[in-house]
Amino acid sequence: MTAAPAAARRPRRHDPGRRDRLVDTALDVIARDGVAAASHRAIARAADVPLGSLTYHFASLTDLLSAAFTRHVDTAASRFDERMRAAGSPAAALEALVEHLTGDLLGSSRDLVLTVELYVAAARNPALRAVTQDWMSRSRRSLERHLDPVTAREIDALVEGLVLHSALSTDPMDADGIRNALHRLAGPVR
Amino acid sequence: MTAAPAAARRPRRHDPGRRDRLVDTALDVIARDGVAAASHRAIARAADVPLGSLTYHFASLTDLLSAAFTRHVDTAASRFDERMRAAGSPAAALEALVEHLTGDLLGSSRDLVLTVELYVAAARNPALRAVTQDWMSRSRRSLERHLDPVTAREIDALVEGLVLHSALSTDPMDADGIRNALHRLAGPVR
DNA sequence: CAGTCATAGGAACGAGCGTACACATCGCTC
DNA sequence: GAGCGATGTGTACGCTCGTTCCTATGACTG
Repeated sequence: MTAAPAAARRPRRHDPGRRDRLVDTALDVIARDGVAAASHRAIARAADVPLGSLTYHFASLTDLLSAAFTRHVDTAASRFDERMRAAGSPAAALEALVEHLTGDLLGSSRDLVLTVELYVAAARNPALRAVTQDWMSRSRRSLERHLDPVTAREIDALVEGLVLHSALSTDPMDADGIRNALHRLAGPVR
Repeated sequence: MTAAPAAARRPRRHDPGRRDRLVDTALDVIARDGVAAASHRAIARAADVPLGSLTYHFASLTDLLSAAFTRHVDTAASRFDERMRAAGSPAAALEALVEHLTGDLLGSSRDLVLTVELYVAAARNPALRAVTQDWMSRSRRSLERHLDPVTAREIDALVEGLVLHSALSTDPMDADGIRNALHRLAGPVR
């Protein structure tokens, strides 16, 4: 009598935590194909859930994207602040920044891509602007653990530019180049 | 006999230079609504031409966007190089950069928006990547008229970050802040 | 164990999309 | 002025999209 109903490829009849999984899957899709390709259907396919499930858990696509980017910013900002908190001096903070830029970002470009996608999406979508500004202010506050506000702001802008160049340029700056630029901008540091 | 045929709202029966006009209109639409909203139909509506005209003049939408961004890069890069060429010293070049960032860009944000849109579109569209790289290399070459290659590269990255912050932040840096950052990064300058 | 309600599932609608194509019209060459 | 090739114009196809809606299911409450 063929015990199992044969087509049990999606055994998710009861699925607590699906909402969470959808947010993560949305980030995967955005990182892989860009925010323009992050449609209800694409995310549903990637998460292996029916289409209707998305509109049940999120009132609109913008809501879903907003939740996804909020999660991305939370993780990235926490990890960044952790790095800055761990540094014992401004010099150590700059070195941590170099590692952050060469390791985390350039190694696995996922975070970098997500951040740039957020920037662009926010430029047109007011609901995402708050998320972007949260990210900018948190990263600046992390830098201010070791740098005066003016320097923190300038370093923040430089880092943003480096990230963008790394994402799009064919020959991104190497670690020495990045270290050199950061130190020149930060000035003498104890 | 109602001399005119009444509905003469689009008297473009013979229209040389329409191709050129379509490229310009495409840039207008991208600047206003973003590259994601730059569809055949949106551009046709903005240019007041029938839909079929677009596929006649451009083999595909990507072709049209590519032509548009190429024109944008050409104009922006020429104007920027003009500014750099006009500067008589590295110090004057930095000051021209401040003006460029506060005047041209922040004043009418059109160029800024177009450039950021290009960055993002290029991240996913290989046909546009060449245009982005052309822009990056030309702006760097303009900077190298007055700065050594290493400094030029760093300044280029900082400017990119400043542009991004200006586009998205609620409180962009003012002229003094920008001038200060540029000089700190460029070091002593004759 | 019956009833209820949050969740799961899938089909459908109307709209916008890129592109293809058939037909109209005009400028130009002989 | 006939013919032809370049250009202009409108319609249609097939697809994907966000969203809506109805039904099915099963965990929990009493």
